[in-house]
Amino acid sequence: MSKATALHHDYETLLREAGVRITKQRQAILKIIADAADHPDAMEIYNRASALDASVSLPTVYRTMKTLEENGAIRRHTFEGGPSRFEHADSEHHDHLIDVDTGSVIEFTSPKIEALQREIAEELGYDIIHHRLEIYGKRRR
Amino acid sequence: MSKATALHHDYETLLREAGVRITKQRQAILKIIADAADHPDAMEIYNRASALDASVSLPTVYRTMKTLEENGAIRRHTFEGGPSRFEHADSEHHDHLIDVDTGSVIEFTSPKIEALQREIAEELGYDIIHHRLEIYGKRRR
DNA sequence: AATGCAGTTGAAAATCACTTGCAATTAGTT
DNA sequence: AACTAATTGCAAGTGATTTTCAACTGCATT
Ligand SMILES: [Mn+2]
Ligand SMILES: [Mn+2]
Ligand SMILES: [Zn+2]
Ligand SMILES: [Zn+2]
Repeated sequence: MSKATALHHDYETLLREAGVRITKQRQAILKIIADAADHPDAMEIYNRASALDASVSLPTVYRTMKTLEENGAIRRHTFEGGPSRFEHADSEHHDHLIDVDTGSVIEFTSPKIEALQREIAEELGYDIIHHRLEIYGKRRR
Repeated sequence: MSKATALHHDYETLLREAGVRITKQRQAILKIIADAADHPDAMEIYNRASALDASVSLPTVYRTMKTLEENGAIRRHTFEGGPSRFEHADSEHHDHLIDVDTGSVIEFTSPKIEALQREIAEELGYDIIHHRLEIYGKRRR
């Protein structure tokens, strides 16, 4: 059993049930998103989706990502310096380490850090809505 | 002895020694930065500096912030959704909690979280260049 | 299967936060 | 005071993303 393999990702049904119409452009974009195992940006999604359906436009990619985000299907990340990058929202929460030389993104989780954040927010009198932890590093050699 | 009071902040000397010319526009901007106890963005710095010297322009604010950043005098933060915000670089490292309702920024430090990040990077075979930890929260009521 | 229409589309223009080109100005050395 | 490279404001340019708008199309309803 592969832990990395994400399940169904039936974004089409999810959106349909949210009253969103499934156009052929959206079908192409949704397929790309469902199959993505990385953190592509809008232009990358546009390029991949264009191969499936040449009628997809960049504004529609942005609109679809926003719709998916509003419906909790995907998460948006804005790593330093670059455009927004997207990933499935149904994966377990994790944070990211970005290789500043290659730009590659490595995921990690730390229950301890998560707990410490809750303690800090608690002490300050806050409830955490969400947080962002990004480590920028260079591969050790 | 107030711990919050930051010291000298002689950005003028710092820049002068870096071979940067001190114009009257820069003097105004540097005074604003030196006196700032918050995390103002470029427009806010422009507004404050304009009150001291009406000849300050927004491009010069941006250029000066970039120069200060390149000389390690200030740090730039890009909190979710907003423009870059700046703060002194000579303060001890800390992370931020942003009140999503008011936009106010609260600073905090967690030696434990810092240590855990080093452990994580270590395990992944990376040296940390820098990191970003932002907690977005709502005041508990 | 045809109709109706609100939701959706692509293309072009707009926006936002910066950044840059350039001619005029000026800080700081000589 | 003269010199000259750094700096300035303004206008134009960028890059990512959003919006406008007229044409098109899902899809619920006949
Ligand atoms: Mn991820
Ligand atoms: Mn701070
Ligand atoms: Zn986390
Ligand atoms: Zn930190």
